[in-house]
Amino acid sequence: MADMPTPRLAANEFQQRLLAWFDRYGRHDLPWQSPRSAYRVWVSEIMLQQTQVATVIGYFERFMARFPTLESLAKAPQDEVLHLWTGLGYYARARNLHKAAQVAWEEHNGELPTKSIDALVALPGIGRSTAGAIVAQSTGQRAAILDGNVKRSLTRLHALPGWPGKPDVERKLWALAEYYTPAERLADYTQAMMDFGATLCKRSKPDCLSCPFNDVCLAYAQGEPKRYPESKPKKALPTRQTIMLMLRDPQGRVWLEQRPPSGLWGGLWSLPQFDSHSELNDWLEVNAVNPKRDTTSPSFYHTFSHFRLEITPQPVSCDRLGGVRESGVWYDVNYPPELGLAAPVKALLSQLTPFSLNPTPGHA
DNA sequence: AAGCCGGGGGA
DNA sequence: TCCCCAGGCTT
Repeated sequence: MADMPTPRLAANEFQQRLLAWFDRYGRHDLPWQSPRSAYRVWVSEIMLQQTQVATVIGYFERFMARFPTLESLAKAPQDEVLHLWTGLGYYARARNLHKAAQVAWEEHNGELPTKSIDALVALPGIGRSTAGAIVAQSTGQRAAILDGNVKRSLTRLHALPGWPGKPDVERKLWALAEYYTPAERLADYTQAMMDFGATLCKRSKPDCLSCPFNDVCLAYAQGEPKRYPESKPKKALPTRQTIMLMLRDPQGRVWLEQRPPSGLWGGLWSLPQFDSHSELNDWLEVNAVNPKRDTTSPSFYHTFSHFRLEITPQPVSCDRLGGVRESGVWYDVNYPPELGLAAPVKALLSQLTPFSLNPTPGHA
């Protein structure tokens, strides 16, 4: 590897120290560790992309209760998969997971192709690092990972400058990650690298005094381990505005429409959205019978990684839908269907008074 | 190479 | 508030 920085330890010495640390301080009771299967490891790795362990555990348990096997996932309707993903974010992960299960079911004899990194990477939603994690943890074959934890630990150990999102920095990190990866105890080593970054070499407050590498860590020697990794160049968040129509029928049900299959909130069910009140009025004129607008609810913000959305809910009641209406569902808050919902939509629906059961609601 | 894609937890 | 997390896909 011409691109690799000088390692701070011989690979076998690094492995020995890390595994000794892991045996004492690592996490050995995560839900996907027992029973361990390629399917369970895979689902956990997808959920854990950009999502912390504490958040994932509950979702993982619910997901496994509903989809205990790859077959059950492959044969499930997408709405049910997205329903189990509601609130977890990055919904393309769920769509890709579902699609990959169907591909594996039909083209790989009903199981994940864990013999080959390349075959895994060919499946939607699985990149090089996730493929490495699946192979290492489910088969014990030698495979490296490079997730956020490993990037942080290795940039510190080597005082590696530059934002890890840059390709040249990432190449160096992959070279180091491959170099340190052992030939034995792959499942433990992989879990150890993640645990080390998540619980000791943390983004803030790294526990350097307890670190088994503090004698060779260049960032520690420089006195500023938190300086690594360098942070992503930041940009100002643009703000967008939207009006969300909360159209209710005489039974109190709410009209929802499914979003396009890809893009923001892809495949999720959401309230009809409009850029202006005049566009909303046009929609009501065409689609609703005897619409009665209520006073606009207070606006609130929902923040994404790349913009901020100001949401103004507009309650409207109507007798029924008319005209050429778009496809959608009347969502009954008393008997909620199992659909994927965008987080702010779920929040709005959960606030609703189920007035079909409560004809004279009190006022707040 | 850069942008897109969520939501939450920690400080 | 601000940062970024067990990343991958699209352009």
